[in-house]
Formats: sequence, structure tokens, C-alpha cells
Amino acid sequence: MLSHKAKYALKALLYLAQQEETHVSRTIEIAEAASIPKKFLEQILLDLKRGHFVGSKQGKFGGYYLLKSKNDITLADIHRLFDGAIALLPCASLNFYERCSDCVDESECLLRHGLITIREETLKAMEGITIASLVKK
Amino acid sequence: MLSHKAKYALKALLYLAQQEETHVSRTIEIAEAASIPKKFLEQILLDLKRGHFVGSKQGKFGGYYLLKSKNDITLADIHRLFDGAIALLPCASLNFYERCSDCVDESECLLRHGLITIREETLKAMEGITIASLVKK
DNA sequence: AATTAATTCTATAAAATTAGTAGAGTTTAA
DNA sequence: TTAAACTCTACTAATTTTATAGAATTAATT
Repeated sequence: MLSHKAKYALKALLYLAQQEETHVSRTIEIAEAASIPKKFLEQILLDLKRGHFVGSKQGKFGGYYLLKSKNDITLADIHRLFDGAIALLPCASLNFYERCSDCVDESECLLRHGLITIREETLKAMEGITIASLVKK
Repeated sequence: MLSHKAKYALKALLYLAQQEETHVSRTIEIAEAASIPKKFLEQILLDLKRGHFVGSKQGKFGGYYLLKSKNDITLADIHRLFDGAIALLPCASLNFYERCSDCVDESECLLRHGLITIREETLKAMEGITIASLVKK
């Protein structure tokens, strides 16, 4: 399941994607339009900025805008940024790989093979959903 | 990501699936073979029993055994039993549907459509992984 | 230079969830 | 009657999540 953070991030990105290219959106404006607690959204937008998904303009009349093309921001990206691994266990993850502490011999693990299959399928699906594809629908 | 509970449940089921059909396995035997804390495993096996995946024999020489065919226990089943919804948000879930509190009009939600697509794909993949398919690998 | 309105940053807190432990109770075979 | 197993309820500790608070910084305007 997605965390609230990831859900709010997606809603904020969808909001930004629906504005004119030149428009910068204030946090309060996004918060109200997408029903997100404002102070929480501040953190989320900073995370999105650090992830190079959005850019910001400081000071009066400042705000946020999409930095990446909406075609290049996928559900997988946002999941990874806020909720980490796509895979069901760290040992089956590409970007967040970690060995299981209770694992004796990873190559012998019956579970891992199946989980890698799931990750491949899920990732394919999640990379197919972009901010642009969501806005179009 | 899977919880430890779900992971342990799968490891326990894999252990049971590898025993002879007539064999009943004691909790301590499964715990040691699969490196699972014994008292924690007790709870998990009870959950699996309540979910009708395993059966038990009480008293001396008692233990657990597979109740369902290993072909009929899927990753999706175990995920749902221990970790709940497969979907990324409750509003996109079949079995754990719940409306988002911050949602104004669900039919207008841009996010939901995409998440339903993801759920369909993920579910298909997870239903394809059975205890039997894992043991064969 | 002062004011206003915005982002940025750090710390904190409350709530929920997860992971695991403890111990008494019940059942069954020998 | 005893031993060895499952069953059940309660509890605890740690972690993560979901925020909130407030000061600092930045930039445009007057």
C-alpha cells in the first residue's frame, strides 16, 4: 500500500501537471485544491524537489512547478522516493537490495525466485503509469 | 513490502509443502528449519489455520499440516491474510475497499484509475505464484 | 529600508503498526 | 497421570507514520 506521503505527492504532481507550463503554484494553493494538510505538503514538496521532480521559486510570488516532463514521472519513481522498494522483500529488490537476516543461503531460497518474478511484473505495470497518463484519463 | 508475518507464513507453508502428505510438523520443528521465532510462529500458524490453509492435530504428537492443496495457495492469498489489500490504495481494492477521506468525488479521481490498473496486473502476477510453483523451482 | 509573502529547515509529538514475548489453558497419546 | 503438543489472551518494546510548530531565509514590492 502507498503511504499518505506518496499519495499526497501524486496528487500534488497531478495538480501541477494540470496547470499552465509557466504557472508556479503556491503550497497553500495545492494543499487546498488537493485536500492535503499544508505543513505536511511542505515536506513532501521539498522531497519532490530533492528528487528533482519539481522545481521551486523562493520568496514572494514563489511556489512550485514541474521540473521533469509529466511523461517521465512514473508511479514507480514516486513509490521508490517515498515508500522505498517495489519488491515484496528487500532480497528481491533492485534499488533497495538487502539480505534477509534469517536467510541461510540466498541462492537456495525458494521464496526469492517467485518474488523476483512479481517485482518484474509489478515494476513493468508501475513504470507504465505516468503523471501524463493519469491526467489524460 | 511483505511483513515478517507474511514472509514467515510463506516459509512455513513451503516447509509443510515439502513434507510427506501424512506427516504432521510440530511448531518447533518448522521454527528451527525456517529460522522463525517459535512463539511468533505459533500465532502465524493459528492465523493460517483460521484461514483454512493448514490443519492441526492437538495434543502429544500433534502439529500442523497443509489443508489446502499447495496448488491452491497463492501469494495473493497470503498477502491478503497477513498484509491486507493488494491494491496501492484502499479505494482501488477489491477485497479491502474503503473510500479515501480526502476524496471529493471518487469517479473524478485521476489517481484511482491508474491504481486499479496496477492492482489488476499485480494481482494476476501474485495469483500465478503458488506454494507448489515455489517448491518446484 | 521596510514589509509582505513565500520557501526552507530542524525539531518535536501523537498515533498507529509491527514484531515479538509471556504465561496460563486445553487437548491428546501413552 | 504425565508429557508434549496446540490454543488463547494480554502485554511490551521498537519502529514508522503522520503530522505540527516555529524560526530562518529568500525575493518582490512599496
